[in-house]
Amino acid sequence: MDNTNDIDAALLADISTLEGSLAQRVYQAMKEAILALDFPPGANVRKAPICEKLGVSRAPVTEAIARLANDGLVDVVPQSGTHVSYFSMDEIREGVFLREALEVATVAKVARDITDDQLKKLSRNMRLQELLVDDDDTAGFYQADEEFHHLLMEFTGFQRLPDVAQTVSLQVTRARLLLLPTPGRVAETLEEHRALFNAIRNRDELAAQREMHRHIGQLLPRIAALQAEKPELFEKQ
Amino acid sequence: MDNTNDIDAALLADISTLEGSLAQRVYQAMKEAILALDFPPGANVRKAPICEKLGVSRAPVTEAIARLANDGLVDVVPQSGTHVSYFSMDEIREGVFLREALEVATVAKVARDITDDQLKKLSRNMRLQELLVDDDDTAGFYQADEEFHHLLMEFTGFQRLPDVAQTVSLQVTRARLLLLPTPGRVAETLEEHRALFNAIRNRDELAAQREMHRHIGQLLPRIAALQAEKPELFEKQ
DNA sequence: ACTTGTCAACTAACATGTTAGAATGATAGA
DNA sequence: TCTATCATTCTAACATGTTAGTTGACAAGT
Repeated sequence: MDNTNDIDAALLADISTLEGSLAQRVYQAMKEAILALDFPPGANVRKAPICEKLGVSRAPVTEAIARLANDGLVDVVPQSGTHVSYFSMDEIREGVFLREALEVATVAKVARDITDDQLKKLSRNMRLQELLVDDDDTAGFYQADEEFHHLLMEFTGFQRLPDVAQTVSLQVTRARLLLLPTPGRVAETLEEHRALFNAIRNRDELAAQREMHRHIGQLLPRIAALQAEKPELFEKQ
Repeated sequence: MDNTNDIDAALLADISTLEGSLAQRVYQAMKEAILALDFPPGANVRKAPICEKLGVSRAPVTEAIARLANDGLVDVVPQSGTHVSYFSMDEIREGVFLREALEVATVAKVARDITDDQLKKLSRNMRLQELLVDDDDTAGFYQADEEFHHLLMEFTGFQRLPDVAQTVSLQVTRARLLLLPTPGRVAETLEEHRALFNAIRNRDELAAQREMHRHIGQLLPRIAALQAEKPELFEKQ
């Protein structure tokens, strides 16, 4: 049987449909696999199977791995090997902190500057969220949730912000996938979004900051609970 | 005469004294040259002279350039060439926004959690700043200023924070070097730091946030004034 | 003058060969 | 049984050859 600890390159998505350079495509495919936990923490990342599966040479795979290392998703051991990074509560705490810093600043600016058109878009997203909660569509709500936060960042007019926010909290994103939808949590989240939306509509900067702080504050305790449930995904001390 | 628009690889620092992989060293050396404006905005970045000057092959230089592109310090045109990126007021505004978001969150946390030992370190830095202002040592003050902010981030206990803060505001760092020390500005800065320090010592989170906001708010108008003075460094519209 | 087209030169991107350091496991010695 | 050594076999890191796309100069046509 296959009791190695290698990643299964077969789980990589087909990169021929993606755009950009080969390195960019390989990066996307690998990132997706890591975030989806198809490549589990601790697994060896070997280039050869990846090259074979994707039909590319080592160069673009090497560049992709370098970027993933930069994102903190893999750890490269010089002259030795590369493995998918473990979860680390320290890193997750830091990710949440960074994420909150950016989101609070974002929502403050948005509350100050939002246009009627933007408010309309946000309102539409809110109604979508309500609809999805009514329909008990948890997966759909997850998407709308992401879009809600993405919209806010878009409204600042800053180009890199969404990407920076994503990058600094990649570990959080990965851990969040393990959080099974707790009964009632979806409705709670909707309430938090609604409070946020109301603060923004009222152009109440302080209230918006407070609500975002509260909203993101819900995350950490829930992730911390994971460590007890799935210790094998976390780094050894 | 040499009227090409190429970078002058001779301005690169010797990498043999640096540590880490060749790629890492080349990255550091090039980043330094770009931030010091030794490689001016718009200049072509050609690999060959860099390889020759540093005595390495194209591979580590390629990786270094990839990272610089990721930092937004160079623009890579596929299949064509690479040039040092121009200043962009949009990017600088975004850099200041991101930096402020992180610094405000940092100072809030520090005001909550600071230990006596940390307070002592910060106090020592404050006294150093005062001393340097008295001595009219502008360059020394610049360093102490950097250290002041770095200390605050260190005190959060978050490993990546200083690096993230630096990365998101690299353009700002580069532009800041052009700001000649306006008479009186150094003393003003010291006053702002003192207000910040007092708020932290009083563990007054809100005051600390307010002072940091005020402190960083001084930056943007001064950089904006640069655009009129040195339009050739800014991107063409 | 103002396109349009061709071509030469250059470059990033990619492929592949080479090197050197780390992990692993077998084996010898205690 | 345990430990130390050494050789094998990995790998990342680096060097270098190859490919294909872009640019810019210049010539020919309008």
